[in-house]
Amino acid sequence: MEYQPRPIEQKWQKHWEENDTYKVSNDSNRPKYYVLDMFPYPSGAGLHVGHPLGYIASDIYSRYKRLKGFNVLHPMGFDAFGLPAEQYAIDTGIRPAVSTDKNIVRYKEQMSNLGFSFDWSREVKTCDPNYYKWTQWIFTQLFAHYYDQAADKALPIEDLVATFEQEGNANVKAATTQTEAFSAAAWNAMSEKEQRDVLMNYRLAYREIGYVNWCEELGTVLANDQVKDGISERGGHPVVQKAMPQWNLRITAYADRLLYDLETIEWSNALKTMQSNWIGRSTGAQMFFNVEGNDDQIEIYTTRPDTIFGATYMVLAPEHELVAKLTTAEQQKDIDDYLAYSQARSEIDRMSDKQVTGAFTGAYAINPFTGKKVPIWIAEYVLISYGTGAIMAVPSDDERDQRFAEKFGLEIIPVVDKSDYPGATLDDKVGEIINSDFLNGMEVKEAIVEMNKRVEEMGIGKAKVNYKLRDAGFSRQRYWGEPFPIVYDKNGFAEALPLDQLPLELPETEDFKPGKGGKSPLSRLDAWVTLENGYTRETDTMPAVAGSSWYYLRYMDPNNPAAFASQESVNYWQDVDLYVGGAEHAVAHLMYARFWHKFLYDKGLVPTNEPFKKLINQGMIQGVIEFAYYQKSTGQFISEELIADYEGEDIAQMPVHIDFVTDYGSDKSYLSEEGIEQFKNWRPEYKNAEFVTTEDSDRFYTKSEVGKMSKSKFNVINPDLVIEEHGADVFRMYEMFLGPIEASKPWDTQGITGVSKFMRRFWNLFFTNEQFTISEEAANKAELKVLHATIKKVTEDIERFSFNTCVSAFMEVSNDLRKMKCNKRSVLEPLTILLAPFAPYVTEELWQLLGKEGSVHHASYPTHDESYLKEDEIEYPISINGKKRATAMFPSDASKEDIEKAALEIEGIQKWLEGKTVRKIIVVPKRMVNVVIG
RNA sequence: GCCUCGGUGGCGGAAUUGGUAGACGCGCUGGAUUCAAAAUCCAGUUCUCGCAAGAGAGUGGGGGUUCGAUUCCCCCCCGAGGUACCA
Repeated sequence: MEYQPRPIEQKWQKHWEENDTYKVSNDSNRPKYYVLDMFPYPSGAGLHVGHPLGYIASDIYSRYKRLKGFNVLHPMGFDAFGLPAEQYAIDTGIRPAVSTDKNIVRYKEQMSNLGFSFDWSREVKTCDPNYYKWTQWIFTQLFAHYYDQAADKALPIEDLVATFEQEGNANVKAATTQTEAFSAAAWNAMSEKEQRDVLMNYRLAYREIGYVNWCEELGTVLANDQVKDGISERGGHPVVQKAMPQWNLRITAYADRLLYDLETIEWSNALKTMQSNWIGRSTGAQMFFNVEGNDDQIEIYTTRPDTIFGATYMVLAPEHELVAKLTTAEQQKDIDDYLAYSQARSEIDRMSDKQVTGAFTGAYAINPFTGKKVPIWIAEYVLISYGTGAIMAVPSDDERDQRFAEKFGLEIIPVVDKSDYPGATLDDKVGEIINSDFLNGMEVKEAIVEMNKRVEEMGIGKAKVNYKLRDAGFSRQRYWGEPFPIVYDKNGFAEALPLDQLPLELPETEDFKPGKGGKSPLSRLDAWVTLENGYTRETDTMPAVAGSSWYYLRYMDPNNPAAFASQESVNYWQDVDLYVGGAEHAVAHLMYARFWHKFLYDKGLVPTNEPFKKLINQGMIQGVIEFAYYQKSTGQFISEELIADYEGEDIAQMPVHIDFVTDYGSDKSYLSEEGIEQFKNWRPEYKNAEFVTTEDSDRFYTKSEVGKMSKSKFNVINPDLVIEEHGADVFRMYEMFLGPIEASKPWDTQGITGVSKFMRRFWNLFFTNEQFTISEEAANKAELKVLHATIKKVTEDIERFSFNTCVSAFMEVSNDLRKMKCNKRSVLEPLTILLAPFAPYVTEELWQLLGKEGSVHHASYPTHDESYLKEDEIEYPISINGKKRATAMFPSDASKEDIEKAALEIEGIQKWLEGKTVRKIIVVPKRMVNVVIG
């Protein structure tokens, strides 16, 4: 019987669904194991071949763990709130809820074709009110707590109020933006507004003025990636930074725990380093510089207080509050021009640009140690969001300060002598201090300690730990997100809604355009916004990271109406044992989820300190656009069949780089000369094609293809089509075979034939003359050796997530058995189980043909026996001076001396020894021999 | 710019602890089968020179450590991801 994948796959897919084969119970005496995929955003483009890579890997691992006897939780859901659905709604009038649901249906269909063992009864959607009820609830809890640094955990805000009433804030150690101290009397004398404002400075969810990308022409707030070079991507209008009140989460309160707990989890060092750098803990000094001629002080933060004698000027971020005040009349124009320039630039623009820019305010500060006047500049290399938004510049000992000083002709005083440290860079905290009065002769490290002491004694500052990590901006002026569970009373005081008023459902509307002044579309829904007694609702919504910060907990108990998950379920599943997802989430999502988890841990609601024990980043599959067409209006390559519900963001992510030019005047894009070259390199079959655009349509074609349009359109590789042709088992194995799970690699449809061939050959091992034939004869030594070598190899490789080499091993064993003409049950049956995690359908069919009861996926995993793998003889490479000159077989138990002696007598070695002296012979048993001659 | 990762045949990749570089597959070349093609099967395939035996070179570039380096160290080049409102 010929191997025909589709009928087999359809048969078993139906069977599994009808029999709840993958349903998971929270009640089991087997050990638990939780395998989680990062849930997808359901885009209109559907699943492409890049998506399933991680899902296949996690499915293989889940199935492997099940065969090994674990109770495996392996769920899937949808990160369903987000900007693309809203943009699509603005463009088409189709409600986000409708388009999102449609996309989800499509995703689920595609995923079930792939044979994943998800327990779909546990599906979660972040846009489902039954789900976001708890997202909102967690937010209200963050609002109702502060971070107590003495207890090192979150505590209720009422506790804090009680303390304030008793003793003020002098003894409170908390993560706060409150700078002023107050006594109990002062607290009790405060107005309600003052008290509320103070508490806002302590809450873990708090409201504060923040900056957004504002585009006046579009009347809307833009995401960073919708802005390029200070211009909106759509329409090419100018974008500026606008101050607006925003909700924030005080993630910085958890900075130290987020940093130190990295040591307790099994993530790659690369990822931990990235997280740790993102947190960016540094110890330094906070210091105040007096401004000449008035009472203002400039607060700076420096990790190098020891270099203060070299501080010859100061730099403020352009947004710094003192800029307007300090600027002198003569310098006003320079500063205004510079502010206009810098306002239009994003942080990335500012940091990635090598140009040195800045402007002089005309004002001077006093260096507290030299007593000298130092000019105050503004420059975009100082960021308002890091430290205090102001620096003392030491051009002799900081590269950026140095370039700045050189360009603007500012004084440079060397203060660190690094001549004892050849090769040390400016960044290295080493050297001997010079030109620095009482610090002269000290080593940098000593000098830092001494300076911190002096600064504190003089009362001009203190030692301080600083973090690059910033609080999370949590407000979006958008429709398609969770409404904040916040109302404002007639005084404008924020109050959180109690649980019995949750979920606060997102109201329906047909109008998704931004509201006045960049407010959320919700602000227009007066009936929804306005409540009794002068209360009004918050009209901003939460960002997509909200829903994804805790979804892994909901899978444990997805339908619970009374809690985000029952305590029993959380205590049973504990945490995620293996988390698989893209490296693009390596920092932000993982940081927020860890933060929320720690908060819930502080509240005693989860039993673990960290949510994700082990984490694997899958790479991207590149070049996934097989056939696409180019749409001039959007400048994107997209697929014909998906044009109806095209949203674009997935395509934009695809790492195929075809340069095209956008003409902002006409708002049209077209391929550049260079782009056509790149395109031809990428698709050599178009090498001789003539490229034209047609005026009547919005599309770009190659001229040679105009005749046969249906084939000329380019198409996103849709897994459905590949599965239709080769079967899901082959598709799964091919994706794994492409390369290491963590690497990015290109998709090449041609290569799938190799895996297809393997699958047919494997299948044919069970058939003789088209008849299923299995031999009950005992296996011979050679057969047992390949079987057990394969069990060993595949098992070890699964454990280290090296699935591509597993596929190679399966190919090898099937080639070997084919040559041996082996169709013995004792060999093929364990191999069928071994292959089951990779090719779940075909192995299920073969299992049935083998006459076995039940599912192969509930079988027991085979173990290898080392005794079958023993070699009598080992082939040794014999090298002369490290260069291989011969090989020889030696008994596996041969002694070093015997090998040494025998190696020198080999003919191919002898000729190299003529006229030379053997200086040394290195024999590594079971490995190699190296003869050193001279 | 900064942080992280990566660079191995024509292509995807393998080499798990410093020990035979190129497993496995695609592609390509030759052969069998076929009226022919597809499919299938067999053999070969890092590059250079050579009929061959063999020799030389070789893991982005340069340098170093070592008996021995794709693997460890230093410098440089190139690519990818992230850079806080894409998800």
